[in-house]
Amino acid sequence: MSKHEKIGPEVESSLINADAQVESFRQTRNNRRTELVEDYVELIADLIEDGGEARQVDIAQRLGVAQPTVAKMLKRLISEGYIQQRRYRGIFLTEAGQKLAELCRERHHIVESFLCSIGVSPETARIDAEGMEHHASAETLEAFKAFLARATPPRRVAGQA
Amino acid sequence: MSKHEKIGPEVESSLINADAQVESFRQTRNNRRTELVEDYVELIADLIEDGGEARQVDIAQRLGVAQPTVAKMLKRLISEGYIQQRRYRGIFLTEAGQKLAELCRERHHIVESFLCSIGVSPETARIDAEGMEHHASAETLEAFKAFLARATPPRRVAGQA
DNA sequence: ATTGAAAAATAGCCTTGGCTATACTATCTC
DNA sequence: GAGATAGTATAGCCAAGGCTATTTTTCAAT
Ligand SMILES: [Mn+2]
Ligand SMILES: [Mn+2]
Ligand SMILES: [Mn+2]
Ligand SMILES: [Mn+2]
Repeated sequence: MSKHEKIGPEVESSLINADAQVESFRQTRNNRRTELVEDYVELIADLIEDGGEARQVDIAQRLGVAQPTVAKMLKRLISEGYIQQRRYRGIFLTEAGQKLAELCRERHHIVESFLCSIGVSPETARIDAEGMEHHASAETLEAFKAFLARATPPRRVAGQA
Repeated sequence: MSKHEKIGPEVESSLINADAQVESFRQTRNNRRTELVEDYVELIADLIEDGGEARQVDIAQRLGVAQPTVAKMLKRLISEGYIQQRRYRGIFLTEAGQKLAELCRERHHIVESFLCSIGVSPETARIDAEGMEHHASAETLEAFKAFLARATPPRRVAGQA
């Protein structure tokens, strides 16, 4: 605390441990630095799978941003090794890019399905998942998956034990 | 799609409706623009409640950022009407600030409790909630609350019906 | 009252992620 | 093959959110 230290009887505080809190904020800031990259790579993978190629105009249209914004971001993706680009040609995912895309798609799907499974409407789940996915740790994803497995029990053939 | 339109047999696509997707991305970008404000206001409320005052050094220490970063952010909070500041003195929440803080605290608590309730460890729930909270819509929060009410049933006095 | 230390303010820098306007290239069509 | 046009690149602007280094102010202790 600052110079003006507070002492006195230990009362129930709305403040949690400072080191724990700073860790949360740091982790969250960290996630924020990668969420755009993740969304781009995931979207590029989808576009390629769907149409055989990913073009800047399509990416821009899907994201709702201007084309030069995409062009700039693609340079970041190149410098980070996720895509390759041939001038005036399309975008291709590197090995690392494909791996990241796969992770993101899976994670995105888990989060969105989970939201639906607890009663959130598909439209809202779609929107919320787009933001929440980037802050779901491996442990939380496991919990989501476990819940989904419980909520959607594996169907048995008629006449189960 | 771009000039090179894809036609052909309708195959199961990994792409969702474009308008829906752009709406998700837009909403997510929007949430991102306010999450920092929300974290600051929530933290300031906690500091005031706990120690009677919120000082820049304490905010900086809790967030894990430098003091000038906080000073700059406080100007944004002032310009947006959430706090008042007396030079070289502490920070005070305006009416709007208190209202926002209350909303954020409640939302934060719901998200964190919910994660715990589905089996996520308290430490991970703390971290993930710090980021996820800003992307949880009213509808999702309601679903979380409903789940919590089910999972943690209101305790009855001994001898319930 | 002085003064030293803590806190706040300010200056100046950087990166990221937006935008518009404009120039360039590839490709399709004639 | 020459244009038209769709798509891409580039230049230049802005705001947000980080940082360090330095100055200014307050406050507590002598
Ligand atoms: Mn996604
Ligand atoms: Mn996303
Ligand atoms: Mn919070
Ligand atoms: Mn937060």
